[in-house]
Amino acid sequence: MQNNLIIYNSLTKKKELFKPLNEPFVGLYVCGPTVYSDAHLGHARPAVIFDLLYRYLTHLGYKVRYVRNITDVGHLENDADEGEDKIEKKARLEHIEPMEVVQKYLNTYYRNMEQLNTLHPSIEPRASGHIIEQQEFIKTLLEKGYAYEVNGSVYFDVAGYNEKYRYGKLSGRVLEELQNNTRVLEGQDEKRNPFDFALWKKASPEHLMNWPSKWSTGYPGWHLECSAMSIKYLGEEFDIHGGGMDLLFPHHECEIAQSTAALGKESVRYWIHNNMITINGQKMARSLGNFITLDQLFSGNHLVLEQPYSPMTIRFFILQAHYRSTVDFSKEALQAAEKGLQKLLKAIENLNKIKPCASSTVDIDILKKRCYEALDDDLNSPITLSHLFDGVRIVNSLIDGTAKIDESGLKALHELFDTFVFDILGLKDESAGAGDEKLTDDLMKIIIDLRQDAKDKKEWAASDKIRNELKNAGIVLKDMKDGVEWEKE
RNA sequence: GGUCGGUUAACCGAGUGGCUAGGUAGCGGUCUGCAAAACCGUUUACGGCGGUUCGAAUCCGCCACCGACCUCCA
Repeated sequence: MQNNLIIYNSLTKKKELFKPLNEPFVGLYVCGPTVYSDAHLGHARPAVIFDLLYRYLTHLGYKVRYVRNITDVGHLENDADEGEDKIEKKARLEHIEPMEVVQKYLNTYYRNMEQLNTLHPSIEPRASGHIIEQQEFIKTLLEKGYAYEVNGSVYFDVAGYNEKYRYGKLSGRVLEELQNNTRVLEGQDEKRNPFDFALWKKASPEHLMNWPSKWSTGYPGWHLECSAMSIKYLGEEFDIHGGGMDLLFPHHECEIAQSTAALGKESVRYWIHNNMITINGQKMARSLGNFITLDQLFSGNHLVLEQPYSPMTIRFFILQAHYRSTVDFSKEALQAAEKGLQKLLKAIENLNKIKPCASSTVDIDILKKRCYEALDDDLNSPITLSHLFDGVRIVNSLIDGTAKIDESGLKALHELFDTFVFDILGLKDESAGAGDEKLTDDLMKIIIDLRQDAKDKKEWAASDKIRNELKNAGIVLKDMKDGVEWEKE
């Protein structure tokens, strides 16, 4: 199998040709959400970007196993001993079981991701279902001397690890500098060094989420689940690990340390990180309180929004920026995305009206080639879209009659949009399947006929009244050369 | 303070040492009974100051501003 896919590897800080370890198989692991509140716009970005990667790799013929974890064991709010588990905190606020919180927000997350037309990963493992694997992992680290136990908690010995391997290779950090810059936090007296991180934490009596272990009744450290689950499902070495850029340090750095210490070798070959969505120039995050949930976007129910934005508008908005750039949220940008998406989908719908000619004045193959080149160049979705908009212009010119296309070209044009817009970029026409379409079509035909009668008699007031009233009802009439079209606003 | 990244036209957002990114909005034209749509054309682009070069928005240096990470985070 051959491909020309080049991806930017955060580990080497270079664009590299993607070569899977065991063709045609590809192992892809992506950090999923901690489910303790509604999914927001920031969660949509990695979901859409890695969905694009999953779809593209699959399109290229690879057999991809896509694993995305769900963090549902809860972790300390801060690194202090008295820090409260964030899932538990929410549970107490809402007077429900911690796992009830998890279930509630997991359901919302899955629903939102389906609305965004992201495909479910092959495996969606939950940290709570892999406590044993995580404990086994800790045992290995203890046996190999990279971890130490204090009062029922187990910590990773970063300094010890750094003697043999290099801690900080992913985030470009140097341990000595880290020593000086790490914040002094409360309750760190158990650790040998402030930069050591927890593998297992002894639970305080009021900490509800806990599991038995040989060290204490407690819960696993945050970084551990990804190491344990990625290795379980994708093997000791696998191809791609993805996630948000904010996870680069410390999360992914710690993961590398754990896995490398346990296995004696590197586990991940390509690290891919998506950049953040910002709002007013600042990162959108739950902890900053400046987030807009996906349900709020889809419903328009938020102070800064003046209208709802459909899931596909959000998807298009995300795809219009390259994944390694920040993308700034604004209602103007979303409105532009909405219009652009409509234009694209409208052109695809209009493909069916085009009649082939004997000759062709347009070249579809070059567009197809450019779309592949764009995706191959570090998944450049905005460039792919720009070429598809060239295709839109071609479609509209064909309908206008200012261009001609032959039968094979028309077939290629259909395939171009089907492949790139629907299969790879994962967009879909949301207007389809609204129900009662037959009835609506029949009614519209009657109304349009009545208006045509008025027009034939040059009763412009009557025909305009029909058009205006329909407009008020949210239906736009367009008098085309070969008849009248209507669509919902 | 340390590490890393960004600054592109009205807005969003790509990109390259010399050749129109694209979307949205605006303006002019074509079409139309009018409108809408579409098509064609169009609007002080590349933070500032130097340098390298035949040529830089693109490479180098300095400065300014913004952001991310250094704590849970997509």
